[in-house]
Amino acid sequence: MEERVARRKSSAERQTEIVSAAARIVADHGYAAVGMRDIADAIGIRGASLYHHFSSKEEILYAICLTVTQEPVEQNLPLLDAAGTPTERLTALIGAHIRHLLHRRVEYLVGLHERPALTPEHRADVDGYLHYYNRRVRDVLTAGMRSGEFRALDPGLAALGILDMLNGVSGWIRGTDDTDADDVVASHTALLLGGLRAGPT
Amino acid sequence: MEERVARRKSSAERQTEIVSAAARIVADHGYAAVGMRDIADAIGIRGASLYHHFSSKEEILYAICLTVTQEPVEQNLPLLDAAGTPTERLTALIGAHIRHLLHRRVEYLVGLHERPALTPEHRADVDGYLHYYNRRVRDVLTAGMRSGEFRALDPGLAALGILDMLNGVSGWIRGTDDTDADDVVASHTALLLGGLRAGPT
DNA sequence: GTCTATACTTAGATAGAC
DNA sequence: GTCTATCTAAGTATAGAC
Repeated sequence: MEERVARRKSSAERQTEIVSAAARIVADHGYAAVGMRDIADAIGIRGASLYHHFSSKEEILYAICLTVTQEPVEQNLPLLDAAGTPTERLTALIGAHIRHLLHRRVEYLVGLHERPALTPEHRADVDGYLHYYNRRVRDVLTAGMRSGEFRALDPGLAALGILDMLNGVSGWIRGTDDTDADDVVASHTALLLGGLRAGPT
Repeated sequence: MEERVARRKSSAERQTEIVSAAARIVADHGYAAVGMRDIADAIGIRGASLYHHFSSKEEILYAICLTVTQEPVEQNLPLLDAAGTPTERLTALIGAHIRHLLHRRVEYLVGLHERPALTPEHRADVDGYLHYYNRRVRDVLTAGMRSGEFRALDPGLAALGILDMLNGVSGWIRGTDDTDADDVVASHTALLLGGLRAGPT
C-alpha cells in the first residue's frame, strides 16, 4: 500500500478533515455565523469544493452531531452491559464518557448546542441517540436503587443531572490525551457516586 | 398613576419586550440564524424600529446575557453570605439558582450558548459575572471541607461540576412557576449534597 | 416611536472548465 | 477533486418622513 508524502487526499479523509475543521470553527463562532468559505479556508480549498464532499452545510453539521451521539452509544454503552454491580458499571461509563468527550471536545460543544439548526429528520435522528443514551443511564440507576446500592431518587431526574454534569465538562476541560482527564474523572466520579450511594440522611 | 389599556409602549417596557422575544426566538434557532426582522415580527413592529431601542443586534444579545449572569450574582449570591452552615447555604443557593433559571429559562439557553457572538468587551463583562459566581460556589465548598461537613475534593472541579448540573436544567425543565421546580430542586439537592457530605469511602 | 425605502455586504449553492 | 465565476436571496444597518 504505497502512499506518497503529498498525494491527493482521498475522499474519505477529506470528509474527516472537513468535519474536524468545521467543528473547531463552529465551536468558536456558532454554526450560523460560520460560512462555507470559512470552513474551506481552514483546510486550504475553495468553498465550492466542499460541495463535492457534502451536499450542504447542514450535512456537515449532521456529521458533527453524529460523532457525539452515535459514537458514545456504540462505544460507551457496552460498558453498562458488562459484568459488575451498578456502581461498577456506572463508574466505568463515567470514565469512558469524559474520555470520549475530551477526545471530541469541540464536536461536543457543537453537537450539544447547535441541534436546532438540523433538519427535522436529522434532528430526530440525533435526538434518538441522545434519548437512548439517557435511558440506559436511567436504567442502571434504577438497577442500583433496586439492589440497595443507590438511594431512592427519581431515576429520570438523576440521569438528566448526571449527564448534564458530564457533558458540561466539554465547556472547560483542556488537554488532548487521556491522562488530562484523570483528575476530572476522579473528582466527578466521587461526587456523583457519593451522591447516589445509599446512606444515612 | 393612570394607565390606559392600549397606550403607547414606553421605551423601558419596549426594551424588556424586545429582549424577552429575542431570547425565545434565539433559543429556538440560534443567534446568527435569527434576523432583526424576526425579532421585530414577534412583537409587531418593523425591523428598523428596533434600532430606536438598541443600537445593534449584539446589544440585544448582551442584554439577554446580563439577565442570566448579573441577575444571579445580585439575587442568588447573598444567600451564601447569610447565617448558616456551608450545607445550609449551598442548599439555599441550589434552590434559588434552579428557580431563577426556571423563571428565565430561554435567557439561560441563549446566555450559556451564544457568548461567542458577543463583542470582546461584552464577552469579558459577562464572563466576569460567571467567574465570580463560580468562585463564590467554590468558596462555600472550601468552607465546608474545612469544617469537615464536606469530603475532600478539588473545590474548583466540584464547583464546575455542580454548576454544570444546575445550568443543564435549562435544557429540559418545563413549567412557569416556582412549584414546577420543586421536584428538580429536591432531587438535585439530594444528589449533590449527598455527594459532598463527608462519610465512609 | 414607528414607518418606508434602500444602501451595502455576505451568505449558500450551482455551472462548467480543467 | 478542485477550480473560477456567478446567481439569487437575505442579512444588518441607515436616512429621513410622519
